[in-house]
Amino acid sequence: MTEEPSTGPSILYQVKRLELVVRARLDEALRGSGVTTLQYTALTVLAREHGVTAAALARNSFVTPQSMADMLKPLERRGLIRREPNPNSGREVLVYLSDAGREFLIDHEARVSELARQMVADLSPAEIATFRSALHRAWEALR
Amino acid sequence: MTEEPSTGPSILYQVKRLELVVRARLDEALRGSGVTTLQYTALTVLAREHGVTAAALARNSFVTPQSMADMLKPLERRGLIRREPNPNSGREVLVYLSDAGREFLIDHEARVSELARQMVADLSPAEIATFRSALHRAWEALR
DNA sequence: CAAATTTCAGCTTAACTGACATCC
DNA sequence: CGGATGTCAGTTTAGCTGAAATTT
Repeated sequence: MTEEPSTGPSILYQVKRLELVVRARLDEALRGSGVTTLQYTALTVLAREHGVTAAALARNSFVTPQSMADMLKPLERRGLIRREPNPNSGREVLVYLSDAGREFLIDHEARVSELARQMVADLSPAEIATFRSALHRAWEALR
Repeated sequence: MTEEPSTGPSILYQVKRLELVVRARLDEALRGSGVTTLQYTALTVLAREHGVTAAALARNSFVTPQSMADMLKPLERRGLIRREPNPNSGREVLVYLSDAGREFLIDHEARVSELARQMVADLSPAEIATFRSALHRAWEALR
């Protein structure tokens, strides 16, 4: 909005639209795996950051700590994550990706990375780099 | 996923993360306006495409026709949209943005376009163009 | 004590499935 | 008649608010 005439959909809508179709494809790819897309995303976050509180994960995903706790419960039951009290803190419980969780990610990585590959199939490597950089800086600017 | 070492979050996650923060900011910007972010998005779609069936809108947003109908109902009650039977089709009902709906969009455009501006504040015009193009082509590749 | 984390409990609502009538 | 649309009805569930205990 507030754009030159016939410049097409707003960039905010473009972001939303892309996320919608990514989400739909991820739902497909994970159907039958027993984890939701939101849970899968949490697992990938845990694959990068070892030992995170549920509260931090919640902030990361813009949900309440209660919602995040609910979402993690089935993951713990399935053994994909571990929860251990932070030895340096009497109250905090740190969440870790378990070995089974790591295996799960490996098992499903192919379909998900194929999705990512397909998404940027029409972009040159340079464009992909700019795209990633733009996604990062746009996020930084708003968070 | 399947990326060079320490290449950071996957591009799929970057998309999701950006959409999350955009969504949160839009929620803020529209708080008190009486329409949800989803409804606002539908209005902006209607601002570009005149005369769309609810079913088409539903496909566009990856929701069921029933959900879309529920979402449109308050918009019609508030007079922001009109619904008129397609004269060329006995069954279809086309949804249009009303004058009031157009006014509503104008009234709220400032805050939303400010959000878009803020999002790309750190990008050069050329980068913004590449960003938009990439968002479009990525969407095309997956839809 | 203020702020943050965790957890129990109940609630709201957005989106769903099912079913059916209408139309081309 | 198949395929698409629209609409009524009931249901599920993800995420919410409220509240309390714990810890720094």
